[in-house]
Amino acid sequence: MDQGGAGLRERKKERIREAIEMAALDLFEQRGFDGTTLEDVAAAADIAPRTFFHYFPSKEDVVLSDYGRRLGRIAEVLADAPAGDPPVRALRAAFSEVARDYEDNRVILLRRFRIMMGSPSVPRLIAGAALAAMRTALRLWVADGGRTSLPELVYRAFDTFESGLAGIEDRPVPTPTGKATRGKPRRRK
Amino acid sequence: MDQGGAGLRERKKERIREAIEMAALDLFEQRGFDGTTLEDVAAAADIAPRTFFHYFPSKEDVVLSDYGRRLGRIAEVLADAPAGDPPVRALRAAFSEVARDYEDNRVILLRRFRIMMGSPSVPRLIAGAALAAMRTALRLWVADGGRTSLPELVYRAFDTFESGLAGIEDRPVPTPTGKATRGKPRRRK
DNA sequence: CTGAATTCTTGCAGTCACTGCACTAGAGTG
DNA sequence: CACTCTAGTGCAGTGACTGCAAGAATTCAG
Repeated sequence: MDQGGAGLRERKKERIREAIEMAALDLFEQRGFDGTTLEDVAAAADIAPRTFFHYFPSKEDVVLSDYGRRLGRIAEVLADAPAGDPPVRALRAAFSEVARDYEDNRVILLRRFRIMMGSPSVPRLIAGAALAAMRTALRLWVADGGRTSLPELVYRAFDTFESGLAGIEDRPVPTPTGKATRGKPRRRK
Repeated sequence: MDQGGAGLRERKKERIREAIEMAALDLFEQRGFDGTTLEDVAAAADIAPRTFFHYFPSKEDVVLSDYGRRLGRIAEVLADAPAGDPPVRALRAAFSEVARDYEDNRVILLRRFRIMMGSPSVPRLIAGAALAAMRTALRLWVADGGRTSLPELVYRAFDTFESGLAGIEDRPVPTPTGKATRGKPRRRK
């Protein structure tokens, strides 16, 4: 009986995973991402703090895991893309594909989206996007040995950016402060 | 005498700041960003660990501070932009402006660039850029109450992205793994 | 059904980024 | 030479995250 979930073990695991996700999302909404500690989440999910890391590699991943999983999906789709296709086109196809799944999970995704927008991480991503254009130009500049005019390259990068996003992105641009997001990022070896 | 640098105090401060920056960049190149602790940097710069945070808000900022400062510059330029200008155009102008300064600091910037490319933070930014397109579409979707087809919106976002970046970005797209960067990010209230 | 192999969960101790607080030494000022 | 202000520092603490090893539950052999 129960051919859907394999063994007791796996079902249990799935249940815990969901418990963590739910607890975390609830708390993040109530107290904010940074105002919630791992201990809070663990307590709410009724697990030991240490156990959390058997399910998610980091606190952030509870919110982003979906993206992670979907990006995994994207990797597959990308693999199927015609070899000649320009990478951005392949990416677009992949994301579009995944987007369909989004519509099936409207509620939880909107929720996640709201958390992301309320978290300082988002400004970070926005800044990241802007810097990406900058870095693209920089990369060209480096590859070029610094011969071509950087301002020219940057101008071109943003030019394309502008023509591209104009129709989609039209709300006021948040003033870049240079602070971006990070509160206390930690990294290791 | 010495009308360039104000008082002894300010000159000292500037010297320390540079010492930190140099020490950090050296160590990051040698041992990698994550393989270098704040203590290492402080020791190399001959300051107390605590003092580091009087100069940079975070470890990351030693590498990114330049962007930070330049973004500050950008804010100014943005303020001067004609009111009617679309935001992206204003941004472009600002970045182009700042880019000129880049060419004057070629060496240190190329160095910084190399560190960034070798650090896991970069994949993160790249992922951020891709997600930015996705989120732009998502925002529209949310604003729209989920009525318009998400795949359609995503498709359009990437379409513009493609047309925009095609001429600039043409190296193979790194396979998204979903892991992105974060080692041990820390945030607080 | 029972004992072994496997897999979790958890606690413990430790690392490291980062913060608030309080103290001290030295620079700027009159 | 006081007097103020501030930057450098030490200390204690928070919180994310890790490796390790013990203990509990699950699956698997026999």
